[in-house]
Amino acid sequence: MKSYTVAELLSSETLVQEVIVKGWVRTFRANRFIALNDGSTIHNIQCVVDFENTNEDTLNRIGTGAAVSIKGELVESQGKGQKVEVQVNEITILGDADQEEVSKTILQPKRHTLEKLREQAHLRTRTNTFSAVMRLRSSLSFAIHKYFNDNGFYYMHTPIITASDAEGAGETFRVTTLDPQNPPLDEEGNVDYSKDFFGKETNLTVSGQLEAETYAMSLGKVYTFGPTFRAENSNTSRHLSEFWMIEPEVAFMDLAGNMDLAEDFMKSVLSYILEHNPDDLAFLEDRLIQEDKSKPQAERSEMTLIEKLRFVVDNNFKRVSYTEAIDILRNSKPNKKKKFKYLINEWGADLQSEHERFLVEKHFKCPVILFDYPANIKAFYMRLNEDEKTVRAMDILFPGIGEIVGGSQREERLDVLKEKMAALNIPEEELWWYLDLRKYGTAVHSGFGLGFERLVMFATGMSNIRDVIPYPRTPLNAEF
RNA sequence: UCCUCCUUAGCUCAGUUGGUUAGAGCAUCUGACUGUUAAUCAGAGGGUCCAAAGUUCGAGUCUUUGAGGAGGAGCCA
Repeated sequence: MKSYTVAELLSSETLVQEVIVKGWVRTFRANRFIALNDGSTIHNIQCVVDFENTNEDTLNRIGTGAAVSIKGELVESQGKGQKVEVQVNEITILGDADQEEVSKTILQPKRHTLEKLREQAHLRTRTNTFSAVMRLRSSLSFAIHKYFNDNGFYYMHTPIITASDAEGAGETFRVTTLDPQNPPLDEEGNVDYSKDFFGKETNLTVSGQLEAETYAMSLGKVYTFGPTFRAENSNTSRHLSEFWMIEPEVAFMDLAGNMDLAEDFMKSVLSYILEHNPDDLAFLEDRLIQEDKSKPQAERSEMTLIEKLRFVVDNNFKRVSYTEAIDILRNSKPNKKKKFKYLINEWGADLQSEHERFLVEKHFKCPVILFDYPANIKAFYMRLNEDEKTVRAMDILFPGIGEIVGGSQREERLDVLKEKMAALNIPEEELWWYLDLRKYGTAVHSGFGLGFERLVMFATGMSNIRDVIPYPRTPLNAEF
């Protein structure tokens, strides 16, 4: 007899066949109806137990959370909530779940807050919300690899342990095997990292970009998709200490090409889940609609989850230069009425969250690509424009999320790059290999970084980034 | 790191001006019922009121400090 997943059974065309299905009991109602889930779909299959002919010990062991194996027949359901159900002939308890113990966990059949579920992250994928989110996360991962593979990119693994923090993307986590109680010291009394495992100071990567550039300059089109680490003490719903980043890098591509790539990429992966994960999206959409009902009218969203995804897929992202954006903001109502915490007065100011939000959510009401930022508020490796004031940088801003993509055309001219590094006191010795790219066959090239979890947030409508990664790492939190 | 708010039963919360034995719903257990859909009905058990110190005749309630959580800011993806 064949084993089937719940997803297979629910989409089965053939009725009245002998089946085996294994899963976890969600609820057991009226001593007769098991709602069984195995993670293959958001939906449960109803298994009907013939309780008159089942021994009482077994019946007592069918409780929320228990793992069971069921042999039976797939039949048309007599009830109204489902088309098919399994008429149970034989049930085996694979793993018991003591109901008194279950009642102390989030497995108890009732609603929980997301905060409570987070405390039991090892069990939260037994819930509808988290199983849906994590299936979508998996699906998006696949869609990303598929997109790049279909478009001639090579997948490249950049190192997780790196030696320099030259990019200055953030605080790093140190990697060392030195004894923290008694580290070797040099003559000046500082920790002597030449005695450390790698013979130098090392840390977890904050970005694979610089290494990806080296591969773009030989393989042409490459991307990385891996974990990234930032030791910033950020306590927000949009930051993690450990997160996954997608970083494509392409030779002979300028900033305009970079924007085209990023936009096409975003639309492609979101289309993929619209096509392949309709059930999970429908569930999450409904969840958000319910949540919205408890909010005041002004805070309710104008579009449903699926409408939002469709909107991004079907509409062009608005491309606006930094200079144009500043003009819009300077003449905006909140700026004139001094509603912004940081008022926009002159060109050169860094845009704050409130400004990005205004542009995306109030002014344009669609995803926005901002480009050509002032050089002094952006990283050293970005290509200086002919005006010598701006660099070929671009950020994609999404409603509700803020910055989701950050990218640029890279500075390919050796002399300009060296000047930039000198001005920022970045020692050339640390990045000799990066400078080599500009010595031997340099060329225009570009790339961007996309925070995977922010993409998953947008795709699922989850509002806290801790709820779209299996085991979130944030300051003071590494329980699992 | 800064600002604001929160912490009472397994969970979500109520708890009056500081006053006797701290309550409800859900969950759990026991029983009833049996084509249910967050099943229903009856009953029962379940509390270090986050921690410490203080004010007071008396603190879940007021004060201080600390811990944890959430939201926002900054940093960014």
